[in-house]
Amino acid sequence: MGAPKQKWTSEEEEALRRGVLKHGPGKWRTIQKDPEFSPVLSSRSNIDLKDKWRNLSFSASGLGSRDKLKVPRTKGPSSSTSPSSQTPLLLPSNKVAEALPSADPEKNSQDGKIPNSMVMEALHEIGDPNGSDIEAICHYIEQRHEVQANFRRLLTAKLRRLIAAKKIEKIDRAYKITESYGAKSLLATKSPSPKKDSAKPLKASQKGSLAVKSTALDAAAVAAMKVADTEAKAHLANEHMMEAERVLKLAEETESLVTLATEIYERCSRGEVLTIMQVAQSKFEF
Amino acid sequence: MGAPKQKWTSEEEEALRRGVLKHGPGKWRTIQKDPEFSPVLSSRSNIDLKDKWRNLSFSASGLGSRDKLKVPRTKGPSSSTSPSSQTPLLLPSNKVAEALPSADPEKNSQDGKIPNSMVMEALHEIGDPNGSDIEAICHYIEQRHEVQANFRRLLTAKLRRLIAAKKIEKIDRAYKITESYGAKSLLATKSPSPKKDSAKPLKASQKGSLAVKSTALDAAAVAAMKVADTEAKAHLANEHMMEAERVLKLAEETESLVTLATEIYERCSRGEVLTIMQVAQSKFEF
DNA sequence: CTCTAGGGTTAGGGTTAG
DNA sequence: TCTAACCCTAACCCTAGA
Repeated sequence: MGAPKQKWTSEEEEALRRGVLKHGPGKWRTIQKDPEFSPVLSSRSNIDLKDKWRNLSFSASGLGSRDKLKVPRTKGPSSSTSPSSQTPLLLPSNKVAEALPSADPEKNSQDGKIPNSMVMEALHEIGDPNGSDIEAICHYIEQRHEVQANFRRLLTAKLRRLIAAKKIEKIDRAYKITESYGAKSLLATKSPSPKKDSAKPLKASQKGSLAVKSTALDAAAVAAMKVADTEAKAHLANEHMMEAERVLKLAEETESLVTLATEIYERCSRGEVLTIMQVAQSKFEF
Repeated sequence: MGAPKQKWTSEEEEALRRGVLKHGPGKWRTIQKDPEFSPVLSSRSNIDLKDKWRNLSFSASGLGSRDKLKVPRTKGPSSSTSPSSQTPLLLPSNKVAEALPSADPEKNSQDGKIPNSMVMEALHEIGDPNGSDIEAICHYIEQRHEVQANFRRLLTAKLRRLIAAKKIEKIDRAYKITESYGAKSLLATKSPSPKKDSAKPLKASQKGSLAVKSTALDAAAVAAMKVADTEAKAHLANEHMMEAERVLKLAEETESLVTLATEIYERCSRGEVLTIMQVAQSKFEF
């Protein structure tokens, strides 16, 4: 196994997005050879590009990955499952921006942390089908748990992480448990969720240079590109949009690191030999 | 969940072992469909096979179960430290401790530079007509040169640069000197000399090289068995190699983190308002 | 032979039942 | 708490068809 698996860096993703923006989707070899991107994508084959774009598209559009027929556990009497159609919606509209990745897996129960379960329970108990806003969640938890001074901020962070973990989703200002995570008893609800189908406001006034075929899929792709384009421009135009988010995340991470650093410093000053893992383990709970 | 959880029977384990012996590790679907094992493994998916093999080989070699610890993420908003970045892993701390001696900034004086010639020489000397993967290159160079902690990272970068410079090319996972750059092609074109003399077993994971299909002759079967056997044995050894790699990476990341954390601590103690990016940028170069 | 589309498979981290 | 068993999905492979 020479290659442990090359994960895509955000730099490469960015290059790919811009490549698609420039040449259109499906021109993988072209993108890969474009001197504008080749330095970054040199270690990726055209097929890699295609595969990555597929991943991006799916994770960007719906929540789930590209659907896959799941082998039913206990396949004894294997009833002929008909896979049939695979909805090929491709919408790569991903934020070109990408602030901090973070998204700790979970298992945070340190003093300053809010356990996932607390939030999930709150959402579940409030039980609003449209989701609950942060005020409601905050209020609910404060009613039955002791909270600390900066609880609200922590809650914000926690909510963000839960969203990243796909356990909850945010619609407008309302947070709600995702179907996939909340109703895991019934996976019969397998509707492909054709929610975002809006390709209408866009006219075919695309960059004429792109050899756009006239299939619906390509139209969708072009629309997607439009969106991506807009987003890219919006992002480049003013990064202030993301500023608040970023500051919050940075603060959060910095705080953690400072805690860690302080601990390290104190212990080291006592002459202890230690590793970061030791500190981390005692300080947080992984 | 209606799945009670199917524990593996020793019969199934045995079938899995023999399957790996026959087809090699990584051929889960093949093993699962092999009529020799399918009766026993019929209720197991290829993924189950893979997971079980993982459990088996780990509990066999290492002590505990497979790793599960995580290092706190410290990625910045717009760039990651390296392509190989997040490396979740843990390790017996004693190893880490000794691998983490000092963090001497000035020790890195003669860093950063891997001469092209070093890489080209390695590729040439290894002389694999199919190219060499990064592991092989890394190993070759490490054998005869002193390298630094983050050598592997530097090597990756260097390889990319060489690719961009058209001096080498990457095919699959293999790097090779481009023909135009003076590699007398040992191509041999795959023509007249078949794999009869399997002196050096290629990676079974590549290009159906072990294509012992239903037409398998006895000789072929025997040869395949031998190859598979070697591979199965190599598997454990491989685990150890990976282990070593992990230690290196961990040490590398830990070192970075410590540096970063210390820096943050120091600055914060001086009352500076700062973000991770500021520190990181001043400390490393992105 | 080269390239792309798209289904299939694996690797590896995460999660959970017992 | 610990771990075997299970899940999820990015990354990678294979093949048909142009």
